Amino acid sequence: MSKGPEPAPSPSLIAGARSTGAGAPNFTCGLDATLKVIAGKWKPLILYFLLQGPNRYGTLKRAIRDVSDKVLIQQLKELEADGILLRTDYKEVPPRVDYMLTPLGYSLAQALEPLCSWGTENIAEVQRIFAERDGWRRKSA
Amino acid sequence: MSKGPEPAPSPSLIAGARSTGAGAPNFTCGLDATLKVIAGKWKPLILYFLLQGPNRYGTLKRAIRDVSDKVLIQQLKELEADGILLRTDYKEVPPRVDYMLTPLGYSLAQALEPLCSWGTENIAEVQRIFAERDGWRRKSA
DNA sequence: ACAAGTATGCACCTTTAGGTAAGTATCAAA
DNA sequence: TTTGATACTTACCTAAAGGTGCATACTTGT
Repeated sequence: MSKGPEPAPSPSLIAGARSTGAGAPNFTCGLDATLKVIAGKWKPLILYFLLQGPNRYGTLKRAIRDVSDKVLIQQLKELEADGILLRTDYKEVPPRVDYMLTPLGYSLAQALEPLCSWGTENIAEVQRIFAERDGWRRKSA
Repeated sequence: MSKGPEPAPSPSLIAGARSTGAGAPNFTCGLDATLKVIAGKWKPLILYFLLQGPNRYGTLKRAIRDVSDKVLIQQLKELEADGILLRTDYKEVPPRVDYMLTPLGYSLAQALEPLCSWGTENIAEVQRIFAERDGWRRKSA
């Protein structure tokens, strides 16, 4: 059995395997690495949306519906710190800031396209999947 | 700011990962849909690993290191229920079961390849990212 | 004067995905 | 007969991701 005394740090949307706990992250494969970078409920959506070009905070907020300010800001900051996107503060009077992909971020966002296509092409199946999930996977009131 | 109880049927480009709460999940973007299917700490890894062909439970368990039995089984079951993979129980004496991708699952797994490549190609950056994260983004003991 | 929009910060709280450590049934090898 | 491997199951618990709501500093519209 797995006995790892690990803290277990990611009850998130997506996450990859963990490294031994410290030191050099040893990824099993590239996927593992990528997953950790885009781990966060809205990150993939943010990246994909930014493929359209730079966007102001407010625009993102409205585009990525249901996201809270706290989390959106938080994930944007992480992506920025990770070199995935660039924040530009125009130092203007009513705050004006925008976010755009860095080259690294751009390539990452592009790598998401197949997932997007898959979802689009199989939208029917996916709808079915969630119809069922909401159907019989419901017990707690 | 986000108000909450509002169904808000507005025409945004990207939908939030959460449907309005009930009824047909209305995805605007395929990515949104796909993300929900592969949401789970080990699902992408499972899918990607199964691209190699059918595998027994034990093999997966050993391959996807650090995953616990509970979660591995759980995610396998979900993927199976979602029509992403197929479970075969050989009804043998010492249990023997294996999992393989369905055509749907196969296409999904393939859509993960770019992410895998991205991770591999940018492994250096990613290592740096996590080195930094573990560096100064650490405070709790 | 006052509400509203702008991009955030922060304290507090809930939710839940995921981890741990048990146990099950059966057979083979030591 | 005790151990180990197989593929799970279940009860219980934790950590942290994400949500809520309030606050800020400044300006424009009414």
